[in-house]
Order: sequence, then C-alpha cells, then structure tokens
Amino acid sequence: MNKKFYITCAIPYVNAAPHIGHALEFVQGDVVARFHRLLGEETILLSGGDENALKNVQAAEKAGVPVQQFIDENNVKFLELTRSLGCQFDVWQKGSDTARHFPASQKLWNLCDKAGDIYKKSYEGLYCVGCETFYEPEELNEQGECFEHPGKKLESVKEENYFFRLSKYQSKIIDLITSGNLAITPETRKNEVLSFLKQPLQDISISRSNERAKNWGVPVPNDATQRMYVWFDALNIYQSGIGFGWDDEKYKKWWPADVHVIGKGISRFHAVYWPAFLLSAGLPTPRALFVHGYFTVNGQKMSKTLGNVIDPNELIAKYGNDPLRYYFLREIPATSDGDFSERRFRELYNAELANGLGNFTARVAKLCEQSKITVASYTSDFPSVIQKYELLHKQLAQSRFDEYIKSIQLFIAGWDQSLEENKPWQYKDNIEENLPGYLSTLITAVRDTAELLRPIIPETAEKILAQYSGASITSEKPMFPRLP
RNA sequence: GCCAGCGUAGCUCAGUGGUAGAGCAGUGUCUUCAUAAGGCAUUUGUCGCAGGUCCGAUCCCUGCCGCUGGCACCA
Repeated sequence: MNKKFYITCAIPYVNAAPHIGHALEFVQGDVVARFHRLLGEETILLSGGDENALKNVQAAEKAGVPVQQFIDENNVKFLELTRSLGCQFDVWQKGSDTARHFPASQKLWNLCDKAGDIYKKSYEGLYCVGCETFYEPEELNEQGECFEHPGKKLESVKEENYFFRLSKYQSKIIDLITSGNLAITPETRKNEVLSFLKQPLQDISISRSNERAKNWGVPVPNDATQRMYVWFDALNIYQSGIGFGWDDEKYKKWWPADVHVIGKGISRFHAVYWPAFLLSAGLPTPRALFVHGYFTVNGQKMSKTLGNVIDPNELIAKYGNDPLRYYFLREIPATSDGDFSERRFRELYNAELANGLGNFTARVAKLCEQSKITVASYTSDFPSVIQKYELLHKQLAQSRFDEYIKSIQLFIAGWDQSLEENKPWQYKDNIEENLPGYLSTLITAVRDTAELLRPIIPETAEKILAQYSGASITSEKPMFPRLP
C-alpha cells in the first residue's frame, strides 16, 4: 500500500471575505500536499469553515441574512479563492455540517467525558450586552466599560458551563513536544509554547448556554441547554473531515494528521488544547505543526481600519495565480513574517519569472527550433528528478520554499552561463554537429526545471513540460511577459 | 513589566575570533539564441551605540537605544 499523507490548513473564520494571509496559508499547504502527491503518496489536503462561533451569528445579523445562508455564502468565497490560486483541497469540511461534523464532535465530547475530563462549573464574568461577550477586567477602559460601548455598564452574569480538565495533561503535552512526537516548526514557536507550559494550566470552558450561543453550534450531548464552545469543535474538523464519527475505516486510514499548517496566532490551541483533547479521548495526536507568520503590507500591519487589506483575487486577476504563488513562496520565508508590496512583487516577477525562468525556456526552445533537433519524447517523472538534486530535495522536504526556489534560480543561472560559454547559436542550424549532445542536455535542464517547479507553480510547470514533451520543440510566445 | 529574538550595502537577507558577502536595484562592457533578455566586471557599508575580554571582534561578555514576537479561555 502507498504511504499516506494527511495535511490540513487552518479552517478560516467565515465572518468576512478572505485576505492575502489566507491565500498564503492555502498556497503553503498546497505546495506540501503537491510534493507528497508527486512522490506517489496518497494525500489529503483538508481545510474547511469555522462556522460555529458567535461572531458568525453576529455578523449575519448585522448583514440581515439568515446565519446558514451567510456562512454558506462566505464559504464559497474561500473555496473559490483556493481554486483560483490553483490549490487542490481534497476535503472542505464545514463546521455547520450536521451529518458529519456534529456527530464527530459529539463523539469526541463523549470520549473526553468518559475519561472523566469534562465537568460542570459555574462561571461568573462581566458581560457586555452590546458585544454579547464576556470581558476580563483588564480588557476594559477606566470606567470599567468595553471600548465598543462606552457608557454602557457591564452586567455580572453567572452561568454554568462545562469545563475541560486541561490541567491534567500538562506534563504529557510537555513530553509530547520535547520528545518531538509533536514536532513544532520553527523552533521559536516551539519555545514559546514550552515557555507557556511552564505556567500551571487552567481548565478551559468548552460550552456556552443556548441563549448566549444563540442556539447556534454543536449541541452538547445529553444536555439540551448547552452548545459546544469554539475550540472544542473547531479543532475537531481535522477529524470530522476524514471520517471520525461517521466512517471508522476511513478515519483509521488517515488519522493522525501528518502536519497542521497554521498561523502563529493559533499555535497554542494546536500545540496544547488539541493534543489534550485527543489524549483525553485516547486518540493519536498529530505529528507536526508548521507555523507560518503574518503578512505586513508595505511594512505596515494589515488592518481594516488602515484600509490596507489586500484582496488576493485582485492580484490574481491582474497578474495570474502562478506569479502570486511564486511571490508568496519565494519572498516570504515560510515561517517568519513577510511584507507584501506590489513594487517588490513586480521586481521579482521581472527578475526571476520573465528574465530568469521565462527567458531561459524561450531561448532553449528557439535554439531547438532552429536546429530542427528531434529528441525522445518525455514522460513526466517528478520522483526521479527530485532525487537528482539532493540539496533541493532537502529544502523542499523541510518546507524551506524560499531557499528551494533560490536554488532553482541558481540552476537556471548556471545554464545561462553555459550557453554563453558554448555559444550554440554561432553554428546556426548545425548545432548538433558542432556541439554533439549539447541541445539534449539543455532540454533535460529545462525539463528538470519544470519538474522541480511542479509543486510551486503547477500551471506554468505543466505548460513548459507540454512545450518540451514532444519530439520536436518549437518556440512559443512568452509565458511571463516582462512588466513595464 | 516578564520571557525570547533581532538591529550587516538603496532593498531583502547570509555569515565568520583575524579588519565583510549574496540576490535585486545602479554603473560599465561583451554578445544576439532569447521576453531591450543573457555573460563578465564594478560602486556603496564607522557589520545599532558605548564599554570590556583578547595580540586581534561584526562575530564572546556587560550596559544602553531601537524594533519584533509571546505572556490562555480571543477567533
């Protein structure tokens, strides 16, 4: 049987349209998934919609649309984005899915409950009626009011909720992380989590009353008055999407996840809460977390109030999806923050896609066309190509996309130098007689380049491979016209 | 405030106890197969500031300044 590979991207919050940060994460996940698919591994790439949070209900009310309709519409925007980015998601699991996700989450709840890790406790807090949320005293202004609704007194509300015994799993989670059974990349995020785990863990509340949840979300088993609270069921989408609670065989085949791709803001939930739930339920824990950074735009944090939120769809429409993928992967070191600027984007496009890759494939094609060379036709074979390039293989396997792409550019630059030394054009149409085998070497170089680029910019790679697959290779119009 | 990390050419960054490198941008030049693309050559830096250790520090130590991230029930 083939090796399996199960990878997830974080499930986006569907209360607003996707921004460039979502696009970055989708692309990173897609590249890793493509890499494993190309190696012949059976692969699932999953994401979905985080739909059960109260904020979705509030956003829907504000928009004057029924909740289900509201989240369905937003979901489509995310799905469409994944497609226009050229990302292949195999599963898109919605949190509001009552057929699969609800029973899966109730199953997880029951398992934790059976382990004795769920108990009822009354919770008292300051509640803002305007925001419909609880606040800690330090989150409020000097008058003890929330910033959104100054002048409005907060109510002290007491409510019974279910709590999860997170405290019980503290040392087990530390072991999991230090032993590497739950690998966290990069190291700095791992250290952050471990330093967080030095403090005693408090139990966390995992349910809300129906009133406060506005009757939205997964019902708590055997208690019609409560709904599950965000993280408990949201994280479980990683399981509910692959059969947990509705197809045991499928679930056993795929779980645990080989890697969760997430943003740095949610690393704790994935590194601490999630393994704790699973340990409690007696289920395997995920093997790795890959934590990426955030985007700034022209050096500034992205925010709605600044009005610098970038819509990835506009960039795709203007430049195409592969150039955008290329930029994400090449310019942003995978695990640190990166800046988006259109100026830099265009610079990189011209330097590496137009002048580098595009020009290289074009000049070789023209030389082949002029010499009328015929070569053995080529069938794509990623695994044997990647084997040939040890350093690149390592860089890609470790998800160091920026370094991987730089290596490819170095490879191209080496062939540009070779062309300059050999000057095949001076022999016009009898290149083969004067430089025997040279054109074939060039053709192999182009084919290898395209193979190596298949996980990164799949459409472009296929185009090059198609151009270079046949017995005779002809010149075509530029793939990446130079930008003015 | 506490903890971690960072501060190196115009930009993005790599790097080492022996007085600094790459890519992009800039300049010059060669060349024409190619998308006015490519090759070669080349300018610029008190390696954040101030001390200390050392024969010698950008790399080690201390202090300071600046920046970033983390500091739970928030998705």
